[in-house]
Amino acid sequence: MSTKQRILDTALELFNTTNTQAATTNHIAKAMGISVGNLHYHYKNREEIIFRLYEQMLTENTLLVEDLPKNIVELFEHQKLVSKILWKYRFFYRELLFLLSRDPELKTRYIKDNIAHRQRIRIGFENLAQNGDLNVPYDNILEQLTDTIMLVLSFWNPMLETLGKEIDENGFEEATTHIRGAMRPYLTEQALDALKVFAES
Amino acid sequence: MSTKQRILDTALELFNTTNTQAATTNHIAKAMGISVGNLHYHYKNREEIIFRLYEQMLTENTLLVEDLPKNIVELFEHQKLVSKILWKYRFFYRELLFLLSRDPELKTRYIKDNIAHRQRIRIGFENLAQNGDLNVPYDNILEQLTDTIMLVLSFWNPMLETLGKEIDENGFEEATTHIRGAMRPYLTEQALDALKVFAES
DNA sequence: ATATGTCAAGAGTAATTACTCTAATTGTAA
DNA sequence: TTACAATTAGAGTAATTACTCTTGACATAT
Repeated sequence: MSTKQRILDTALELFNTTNTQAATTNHIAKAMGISVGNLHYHYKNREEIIFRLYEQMLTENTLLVEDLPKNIVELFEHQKLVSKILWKYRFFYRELLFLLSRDPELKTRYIKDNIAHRQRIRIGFENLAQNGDLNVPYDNILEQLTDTIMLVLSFWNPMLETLGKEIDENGFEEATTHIRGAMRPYLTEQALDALKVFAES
Repeated sequence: MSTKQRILDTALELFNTTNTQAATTNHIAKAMGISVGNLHYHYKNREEIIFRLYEQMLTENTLLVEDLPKNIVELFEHQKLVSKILWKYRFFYRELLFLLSRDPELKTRYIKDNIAHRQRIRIGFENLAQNGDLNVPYDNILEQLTDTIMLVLSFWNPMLETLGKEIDENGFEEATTHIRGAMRPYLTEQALDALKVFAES
């Protein structure tokens, strides 16, 4: 593997186990047994490393998001994959607002991406409604459910940590349960049947 | 006002406008026109300042939480007050996980308090169910709603920021709307009537 | 009047951070 | 082989951070 990629990997490892402030460029270099000069040959500073890690995460994520889940089963299958990414880059969500406040460029970029992300989720819910998976007795339900997803995706793991629970790769199942619980009052018979089959498979 | 309290106030102001790492003890002292020595006479280091700010927030908060909301109207009235505190100490929630990772003592303390907090909310929902404000057609609904409240309280403002929205003192109304939306499918006629009166007052 | 504790100023500093710079080594294309 | 670029090592450093230490002012009790 290239030194450039190994730096990202080592940084990710250190960021996840401690935090971005504790893991200085000097530390990262020492941890992987290369010189500081070498590290700075590849990356201007820690900000750039974090930025590249964000872009890397995005690549892994948007690959998955490219085609929206078309029905309720696809939605929950999709969430399993997302949860792996949330775990892999957990440092990022743990420090999200702090990181954005320290790097204006990252902030601009993240907000742009995040707004687009929300839009996609919103459209996904509209599709579900049109497919007959979702009842919409009141106007604002799709907005409501979209906010729930956004909250859970970014902050479910952090919330678990604030309750003293250690998070792991599989810990996102509870989050999926929560999302399903939020959707439950609006699921149609058709959707419930599909989920029953999904759960048994 | 005592110097000791003025330090907290100045630190809070700086933490909110920038972040806790940018606002060093040296900066805080300079910002309020006292010497570094003086600041360190009152507080050992920045961690202690943050810890005291947390305790101060807790005092303001638990005063409110002492008696649980007994019905749906009290619940939403209570949330208005809480939102002021979330705004006043917004730096804390913005950096929550980061701060906990840097100060093990704060982490232990916060988790302990937060678990207790969740417990109170959970009991509050049980009371609502017993009062006849809340239907409980499935077992896990109270857990579901408790998680919703926990997520929204800690992370609603941060989520807004990740969507590029500037938050302010009143921005928590949307959050209240979200919570109400989450509860809506389970509200009884009695609760809906009470809320109608509440909205008109 | 003096002693004692509290509060404050500000100079000084060890440690760390976030790099830069130079020189050496390695790969690679002609 | 010989340029030449890419990569790497590691010494060196300016700036910052997070304090400590000494000295002094002021208030209060004896």
